[in-house]
Amino acid sequence: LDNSNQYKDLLKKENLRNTKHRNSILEIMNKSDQPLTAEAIFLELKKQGLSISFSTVYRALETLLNKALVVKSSVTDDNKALYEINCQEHRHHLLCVKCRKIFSVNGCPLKEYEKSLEKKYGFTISSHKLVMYGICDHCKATKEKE
Amino acid sequence: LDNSNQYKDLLKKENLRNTKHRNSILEIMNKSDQPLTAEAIFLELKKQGLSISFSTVYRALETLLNKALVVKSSVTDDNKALYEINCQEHRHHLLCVKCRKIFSVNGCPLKEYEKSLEKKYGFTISSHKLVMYGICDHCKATKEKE
DNA sequence: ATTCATGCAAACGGTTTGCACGCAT
DNA sequence: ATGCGTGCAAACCGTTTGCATGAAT
Repeated sequence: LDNSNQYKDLLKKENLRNTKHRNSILEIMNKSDQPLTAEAIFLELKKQGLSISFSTVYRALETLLNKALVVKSSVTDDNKALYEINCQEHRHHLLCVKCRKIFSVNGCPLKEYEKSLEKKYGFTISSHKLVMYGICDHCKATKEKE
Repeated sequence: LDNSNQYKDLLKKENLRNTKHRNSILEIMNKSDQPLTAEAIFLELKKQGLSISFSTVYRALETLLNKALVVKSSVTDDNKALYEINCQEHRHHLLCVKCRKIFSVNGCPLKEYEKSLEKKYGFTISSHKLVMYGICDHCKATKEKE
């Protein structure tokens, strides 16, 4: 099974060359249910048997970033950047402080609040980032067993 | 005018030694209307004529962090940590993408939304971080002149 | 006197970059 | 054939740490 051309058209549309690396990176991010570090992507590529270097991962991510195909976010408090497919749809995140998993949440009830802040501060708000910190379902369950 | 003892009691209460550096760092953060990088604090200390090293700034900040006197946040997308006085009160932030200034906003209308997410995802939410990105009043004004 | 804070320089870790080579177009 | 993508190693930069010195208690 060769799915190395899955993102050919997408890349072409952005005037980017269609390489196996870029295809695989996009595929990994697309399949992931959470934002990934460059390292996680690198390790997954290795796991899939690809020979790739860290710098290529970073360069591919930056290229995709510039074309707005992926989004970079710094959700966590360590200094590792996180990347996820730019799904256009606006998302919030739930971060479990115990297992460090990040869950994406669609939908956003903050439009009214944004408007009120714009009025109050003279700001023109173009976007926002909301992260909720807490304990996930699974960690709550395991905690009880300790 | 010597205000190097302004935070003496606060430090004592936390079993921390009362040093000029710590006092000055707390004063700088307290006077600032926005979260500061370690570098900004370092430069301000220099400006005030204090002889101090970067590592002392970082160590002081970590000490104050452990006592919950300051809060560390990673609002921006570069990899510089930001620090601000822990005013207890929950805050959101407005980040001007043009001048990179960060404005703190008190008040929070997200309690209901939190509850709905908790119910929907089985999460127990303990806190959250909300950053709004946009153009501030001042930059809008200067933009028109360009 | 004891314990903790400080300065310096070196280490650390995530990310970026220079350069020569290789592949997509 | 051309220009962009890649691998490697070294550089980079914010932050942390080891160690000897200095200051607060």
